[in-house]
Amino acid sequence: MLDAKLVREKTEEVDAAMANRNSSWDRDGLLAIESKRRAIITQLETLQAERNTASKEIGTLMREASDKDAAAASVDAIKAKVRDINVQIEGLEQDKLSAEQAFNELMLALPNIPSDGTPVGKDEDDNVEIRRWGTPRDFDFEAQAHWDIGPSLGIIDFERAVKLAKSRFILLGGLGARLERAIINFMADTHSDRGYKEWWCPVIGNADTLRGTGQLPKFEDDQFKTTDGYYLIPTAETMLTNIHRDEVIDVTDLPLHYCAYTPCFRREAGSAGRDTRGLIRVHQFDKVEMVKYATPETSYDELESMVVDAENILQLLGLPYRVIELCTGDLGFSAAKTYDLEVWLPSYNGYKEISSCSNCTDFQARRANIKYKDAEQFKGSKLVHTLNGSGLAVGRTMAAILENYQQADGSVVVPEVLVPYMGGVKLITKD
RNA sequence: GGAGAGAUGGCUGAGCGGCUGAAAGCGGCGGUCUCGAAAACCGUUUGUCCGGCAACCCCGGGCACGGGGGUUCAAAUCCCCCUCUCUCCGCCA
Repeated sequence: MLDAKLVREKTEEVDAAMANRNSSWDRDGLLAIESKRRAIITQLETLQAERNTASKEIGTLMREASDKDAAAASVDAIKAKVRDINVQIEGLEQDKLSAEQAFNELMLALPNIPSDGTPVGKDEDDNVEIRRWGTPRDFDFEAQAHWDIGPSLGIIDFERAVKLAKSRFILLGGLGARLERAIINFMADTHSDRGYKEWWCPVIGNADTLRGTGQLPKFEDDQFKTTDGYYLIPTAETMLTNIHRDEVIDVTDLPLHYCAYTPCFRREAGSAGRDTRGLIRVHQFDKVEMVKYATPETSYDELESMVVDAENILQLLGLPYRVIELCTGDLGFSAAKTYDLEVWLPSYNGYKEISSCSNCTDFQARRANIKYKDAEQFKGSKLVHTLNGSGLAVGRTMAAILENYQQADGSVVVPEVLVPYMGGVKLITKD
């Protein structure tokens, strides 16, 4: 959520931000409801103050009056007056409620303001490539796609997954299942060793939790929802960022570096027809996620180092990739600045997103009420900045490994760093 | 799932219709003392919103004692609903 004061006082800034994001906002409606809301509050509070004074007066009279009968008469008069005030208060409270509802609805629908350095652009074509690592392999045979390699090795079973659940679900068997676990453990261990505290968390969250990270209310249709009103998490970011919801963190504890492995659940509403084959876009996938809490002074540096930590995984796996910076038109709802890591996939003859690292500045912290207390401050506390990044998406990593490490005979070489996690298996062959 | 107990400030814990945004203790912060520290003593210490102001200082006011509703001139205190925690029983990986 944006700062209401910013929206009110720096309207042009918000205008520009929304335009750059290709998103529209009901500027006049929002400003009107905002000032109406404040006018109602002022009126209401004046009446409440009057009521408090009158009630206190009654208390004083009843305690201190020497002439009880005379006091009783004045008390009755005051009671009548307060009853009258209460009628007005009740009406204003209704007005306030509806104004605040309308206001919150509009505010919660506004995306974050892009950072100053974010390239302005319309869509993904305007994203900026920052750097590349590794060289895509030159195959001396016809490279297969992972959706062919997996089934032919007997480690991915797409058909039976459909029988068990529906399309866009995955069933892994034998070394496929083993490889999935190996990748997860390798990623989680690597991040832990680099200072990220590992968590194991619920994969079902309540509405407050999903609102905190920005999935609700706007993206409810993208979530799986239980019959009793809970949601399957679309990413571990949701849990890791809400760990400190409604908390005040001591500034000396910042920055906090967290990571977690969870399955992720996405409805993928509206993406029918895109990436329909293979492991790329599915309803349930594994991911190791990184989340940081930082002060505003350091959050952009923390973003840079988080990208390096995600890149580290790809480098250790020997997978060629590039880093791109998203333009304003391609930024996610909560993000002020985002780098995507794209891994080389022979089947796409191109790079495909495998990680997305974002600085959400105070956007989520304001929704989730996450603050920090600085000893230097006179009083009060400030909103933290939250960051999140995939480190990495496991299914897409498996796809990249199968494709980039495939051999002419159809077998797949296990990347060296994963061999210990595979129980010493160095080559995946048809069983 | 059944039965009972409870939810108060950073923590422990009083209050059970008005003088209580909240006693006391602990913790934190500032000070006195000391070469310094400890101890002791003194002071200070909730959040949020609205208005004033250049101001996150300050001043005035509203709201908040798990959440929501009700009774009343007035609710932390009385009533109802919900949530959560604890104890016992049942079930169970």
